Amino acid sequence: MTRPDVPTAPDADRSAERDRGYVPQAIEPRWQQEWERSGQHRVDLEDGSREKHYFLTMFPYPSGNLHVGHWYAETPADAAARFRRMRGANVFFPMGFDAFGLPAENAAVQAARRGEDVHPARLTRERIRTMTGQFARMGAMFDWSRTLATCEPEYYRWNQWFFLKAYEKGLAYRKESYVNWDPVDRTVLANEQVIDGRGERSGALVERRLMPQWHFKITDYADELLDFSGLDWPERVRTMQTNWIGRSEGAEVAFEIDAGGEIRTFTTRPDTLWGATFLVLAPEHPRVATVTTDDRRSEVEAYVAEAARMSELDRQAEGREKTGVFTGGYATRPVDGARIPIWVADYVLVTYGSGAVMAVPAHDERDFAFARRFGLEVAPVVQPHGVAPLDGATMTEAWTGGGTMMASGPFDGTPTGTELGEEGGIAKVIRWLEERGIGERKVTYRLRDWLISRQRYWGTPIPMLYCDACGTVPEREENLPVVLPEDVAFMPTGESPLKSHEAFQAATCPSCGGPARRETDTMDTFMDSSWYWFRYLAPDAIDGPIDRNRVAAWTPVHTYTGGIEHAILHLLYARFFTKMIRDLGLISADEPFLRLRNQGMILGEDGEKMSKRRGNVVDPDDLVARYGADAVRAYLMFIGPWDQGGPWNPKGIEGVVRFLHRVWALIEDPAREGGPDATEEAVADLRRAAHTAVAEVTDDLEGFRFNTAVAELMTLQNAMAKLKSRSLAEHAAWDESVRLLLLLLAPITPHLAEELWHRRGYDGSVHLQSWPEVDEEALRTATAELVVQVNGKVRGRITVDADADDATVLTAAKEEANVARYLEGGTLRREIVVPGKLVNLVVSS
RNA sequence: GCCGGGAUGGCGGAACGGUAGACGCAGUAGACUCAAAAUCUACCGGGGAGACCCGUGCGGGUUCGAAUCCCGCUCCCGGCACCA
Repeated sequence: MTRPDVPTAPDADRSAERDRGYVPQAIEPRWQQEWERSGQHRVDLEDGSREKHYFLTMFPYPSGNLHVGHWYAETPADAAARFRRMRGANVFFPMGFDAFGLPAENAAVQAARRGEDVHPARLTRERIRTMTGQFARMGAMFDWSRTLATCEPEYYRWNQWFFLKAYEKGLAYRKESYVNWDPVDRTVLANEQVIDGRGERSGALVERRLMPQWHFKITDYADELLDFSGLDWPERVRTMQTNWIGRSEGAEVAFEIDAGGEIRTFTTRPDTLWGATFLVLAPEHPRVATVTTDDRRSEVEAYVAEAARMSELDRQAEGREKTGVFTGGYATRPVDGARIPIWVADYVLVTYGSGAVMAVPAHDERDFAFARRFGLEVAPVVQPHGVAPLDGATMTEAWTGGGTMMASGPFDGTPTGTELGEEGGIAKVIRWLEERGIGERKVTYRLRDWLISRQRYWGTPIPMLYCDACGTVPEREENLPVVLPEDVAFMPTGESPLKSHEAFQAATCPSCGGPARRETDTMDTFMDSSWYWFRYLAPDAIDGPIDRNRVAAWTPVHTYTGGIEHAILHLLYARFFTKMIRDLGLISADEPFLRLRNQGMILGEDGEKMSKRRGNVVDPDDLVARYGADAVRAYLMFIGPWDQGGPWNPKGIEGVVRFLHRVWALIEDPAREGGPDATEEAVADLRRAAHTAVAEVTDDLEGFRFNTAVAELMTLQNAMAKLKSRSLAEHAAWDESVRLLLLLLAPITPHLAEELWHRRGYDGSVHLQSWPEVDEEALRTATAELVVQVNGKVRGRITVDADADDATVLTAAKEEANVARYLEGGTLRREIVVPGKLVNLVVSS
């Protein structure tokens, strides 16, 4: 067989290599260079001849090194993308870097403390270079001609542009918001950075601080975000987002206050309104001061101050006993005019609903605990079915279920819930409240507006200015980008260098031309990742953030893969952003990603999360040096279901390495003496093995079941090795099987498949071939072995013609010696034949 | 507490309601070797001499037939958590 030269490998090396068998270290870099040279991964986005498939995998933060988790996320995704391409699609599979973020800035701050000079920009760019080099060794089909890094002004200027458009539409706004403030590092911390109420790095007690902050109005889209129709997303992710949005239906009810005015409360149980025996305000509620009487003032103020000192985390600590103080003020229960006391307690959150609740201790666990603690009245107004009448004085827990309304004026005897379409007490009370102007139907969400301000340096500057004459003014579009200055000195305190950067802050008001100050807050980095997939399609576009034609042709993204840890934040923001820019008229799609698949987490050998501290980190570079990229890829796919992740088993990869060596030997080594002749039966067995593998691997890759795809390839290798013989190796069926094996291996072990493909003398890249079709004829067998059960237990096996009819099968089954024993003396009640599988004879004695 | 997901050999895991344990790891025996490694071959859930019996977290049920479907539990993992 002719063996055309494999590119860039001198013949001498080649023959030496051949003697050594499978040497991935020799073949992998060669093919990586060849693919790069031939431009195999550069996609023609304008190609209209094939089905387009945008296959996206979440871009990484440039942490400095690719770890095995990146390989676990990206190489199976690559296999799925390669599979799509072989199935005929024009696949766009880009990669870039989510390059803004805290770690790089923290490194700069820490360096500043040591008196050293590290700049996040320099550090990040360096890390991107390192990681790009490491990425090349994966053998993935990333189209690097369209990469991007979000920290570059060419990218983030469009963050600013989107921000301005959102601001124009009223979707970006500034309001006072409570944040976690670290007094030592002098910055706001994300919730994840607050551990047990203390700043992660400084160890300082985090304070709740009210600060003016920029927000996006994601809550405007709450209802639309609850709609997942048309999306092929894991149930788990949809549920998590649904819970996060937390839609609650109920009523808003106004309570008049003795001190004047009213306080609005939200409740999901307006049917319990007659049982509201007190009101509770959050400590931050604006009316606290005005309802408090003078004799209670010092106590209330002390309580409010104490609450302000505590972090939200501490306030919500599990099992914490309820605290609160009486304000001295009273409100009027609007349904019957009863006067009820007003309390302040930190179990009421200012950020939810209206920051005030009507407490119904008889029917709400939290209110019940509070009432008992402080000796407040418990008044049952819903009587559950089938139990003794509730008594507020002796109840030991709240009754939160349904029942019959009582002590509720006109509603006595009304059932609370809706039974079989009948309107229940909840709906009836709401209508009654609306008729009287006391309250109204209201939907509340747990979701809060997206706080995008960060008092940090390494992010996108928010393009707003503050002018003494004009107030808050947006930067002009033509002045973008507002460039993040790089001539900055990092403070050991951690304070953003922008706050002391005079040249950055001093600006001209775009409105009046007078002096103005620039906003020094930067944007949350989730902003960067909320639209990056549009930018990949035209990363160099300078007249707008996106290329509308390409976006129309290529989005929504057909397949998106990434870690489950982004189930809420990134994926929810991305959906919101897509809807927002749709409403800005830029795109027409409603959703960013049609099909979503999540991979699990790869753990250390000890089953724990990999960390330097534990010393259980597996370095992919070491593995590649030792076993080759293909072995690492195949093992990561083989380890188990992709969405489950699992512990790294250093012995496990050895099994996959052995498999790859066997594949090499199977195809490259001459057949030994002996082995089966190329009989009709052997040929049929071989073709059946190969085409079964085609069917199974196709199905598995379609369904992201990489583990069973690899197992199926191992099965094929085993079958071929058993059948391999001198006479069969001459047969066309052997060639066919080798060809199929290589095509099926191509997405999983791209280098090995390519090398052997060329060694077998096939033209062109294996990766540009069509995915094989199953020959149904080859799957057929002449005979079938059936299991014969008697009363559901296996008692024998029979071999019959594959197309034998039921009567023939049953006769053969009953004649089987062991089966006959069990039939003796009994009465045959039923005969079940599952074609090609089994026979079950039901006998009673 | 609420919402998801899970529990199968010594281990990772397979299994359209139809032969439980594919594939691999580890292990046992053998071949090759002076020996070892590598490689190859066979075995590899438990009990039993055997026919067989038992076996997919636990208890019920549906079915000719259940790891798979239904009901009720236990435990583990993940997310959310005083959201009125």
